[in-house]
Amino acid sequence: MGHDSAGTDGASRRIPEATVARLPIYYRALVDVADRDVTTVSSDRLAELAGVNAAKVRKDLSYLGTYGTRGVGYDVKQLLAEISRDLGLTHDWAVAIVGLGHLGQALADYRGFGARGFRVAALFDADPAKIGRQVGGLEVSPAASIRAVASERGVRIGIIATPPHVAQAVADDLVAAGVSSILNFAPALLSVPGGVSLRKVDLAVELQILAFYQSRRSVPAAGG
Amino acid sequence: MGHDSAGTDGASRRIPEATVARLPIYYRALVDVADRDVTTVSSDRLAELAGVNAAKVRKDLSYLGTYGTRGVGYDVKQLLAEISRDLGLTHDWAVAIVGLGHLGQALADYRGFGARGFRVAALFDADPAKIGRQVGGLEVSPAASIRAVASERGVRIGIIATPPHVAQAVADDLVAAGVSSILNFAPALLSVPGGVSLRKVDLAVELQILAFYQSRRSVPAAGG
DNA sequence: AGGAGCTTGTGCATTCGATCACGAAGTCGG
DNA sequence: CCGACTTCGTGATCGAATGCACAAGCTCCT
Ligand SMILES: NC(=O)c1ccc[n+]([C@@H]2O[C@H](COP(=O)([O-])OP(=O)(O)OC[C@H]3O[C@@H](n4cnc5c(N)ncnc54)[C@H](O)[C@@H]3O)[C@@H](O)[C@H]2O)c1
Ligand SMILES: NC(=O)c1ccc[n+]([C@@H]2O[C@H](COP(=O)([O-])OP(=O)(O)OC[C@H]3O[C@@H](n4cnc5c(N)ncnc54)[C@H](O)[C@@H]3O)[C@@H](O)[C@H]2O)c1
Repeated sequence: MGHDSAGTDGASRRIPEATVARLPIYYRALVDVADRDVTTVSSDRLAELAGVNAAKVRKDLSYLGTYGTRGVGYDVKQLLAEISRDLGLTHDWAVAIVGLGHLGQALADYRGFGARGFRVAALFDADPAKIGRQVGGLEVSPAASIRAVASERGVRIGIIATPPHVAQAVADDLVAAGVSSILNFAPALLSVPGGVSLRKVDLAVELQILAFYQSRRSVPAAGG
Repeated sequence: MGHDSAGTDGASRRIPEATVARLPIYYRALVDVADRDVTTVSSDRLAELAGVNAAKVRKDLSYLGTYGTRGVGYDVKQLLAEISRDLGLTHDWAVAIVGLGHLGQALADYRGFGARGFRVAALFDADPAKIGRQVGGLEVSPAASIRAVASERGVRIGIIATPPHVAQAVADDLVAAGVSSILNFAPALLSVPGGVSLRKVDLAVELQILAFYQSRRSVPAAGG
């Protein structure tokens, strides 16, 4: 869902999309248990921590290659290293944030990304009042310089937090700068060339989904 | 994904979860075309605007009841009304935001919710420095008062934007206040009683998923 | 050494969602 | 009124994902 253009030609093993989406959850759970000096976890325990089924955990991990020991469980450190490697968290990911409004500033100030190898490397805005200001310790560059600055700084992931009507133009600039992964917060449909991954986060949609189910619950059987 | 405890007993027609998740997208697309004084849309056109398959659009809309005219398409106004009704956007949804940090403030300041019937009705934070301050035109109440204030103001949707370690306690308070829909931004696994809908937005997970696919692309076949 | 007790890895059935393909039903021009 | 054309509604098919159930494999105790 939301993601297209996955690894077309199977790199080594093909990992199902649903599994990929759970790897970060396992990763976080493993970091937690590693902090408590636990050396092994069972699929049962990990499933509980991640809020999923134990069989699913085992099947998911089996896609990464086999690292569990029957009768014992998984070695936490080893599994952590394996997931890290597969998620590419051993790399350094330069991230650019475009649109330093309410949301963009919150993202720029967020201190939770660095821990996972993500580093905010560039900030862009079109508003002259914002350009040149410091946000989260980094200077805001003009939106017109996206192509030059983003490619120069080796940005690989772009985050779009602009109003929706300029989102496509921003995406085009990011792609032109060599960015091939985009996370879009603007409620707009973006089209990107093949080979570029695109994911969307839409808060209004989330609320509306909640509203749907709650409506159903409140009015269980109209005219029943 | 992420959603559980849907309408257990089929209210009238059972609408698949995947369809529910697309209704807000159709809704937004329809609002756009309605602005341009277009009176009907075909499933093809709507599919294009929503970025999905045309057959999927038709099947999705068929779950709401039949409102299209063969040979013509769908009446925009009528369809808009129908989706509005199904998503419960005709109601007034009182929303509470808990945790007025970077993210919570961005949400509180956001002017895009009101348009869809969502109204921020209460703000909560545990930090004495924040309590009593105005954010987005509303005063921040103490976190200790969640149960009293949220239920008094008829809050139906709770947004959690606190640090992860207090998220469960906040969720419990919200549920105790009668909130039965929760949107969680904290990277923590929450458990809620049956009958409460829970959705999660996890930005770090989104980035990690992007990183995964990009890693695969950059290193297509190590040792090739 | 041998067996009891766990826990993994995976084949299989089932459920869910996406897409195709086509009959049904409407419009419109003559 | 009729036939060509458009577009909907949906049965059928296909593929992905989930979860069960159990054999295989490891550890540890006796
Ligand atoms: N703030 C929220 O809580 C929230 C919630 C849901 C969705 N969103 C969406 O996220 C996006 C950002 O929201 P926001 O509240 O931060 O909006 P905002 O208006 O506060 O910020 C938008 C920023 O983008 C900048 N900008 C405009 N055009 C630009 C361009 N061409 N290039 C670069 N920057 C440009 C503006 O100068 C501004 O700083 C919007 O699309 C909004 O719909 C926000
Ligand atoms: N800011 C981001 O861009 C971002 C990105 C990804 C995830 N998140 C997650 O969203 C959540 C909020 O992020 P943030 O950057 O706004 O954090 P923040 O630290 O800026 O804000 C957290 C707020 O919660 C308040 N709080 C603490 N305990 C509370 C309690 N018991 N009841 C009510 N309020 C309480 C704090 O006083 C603070 O105001 C965090 O869980 C974070 O991991 C944020």
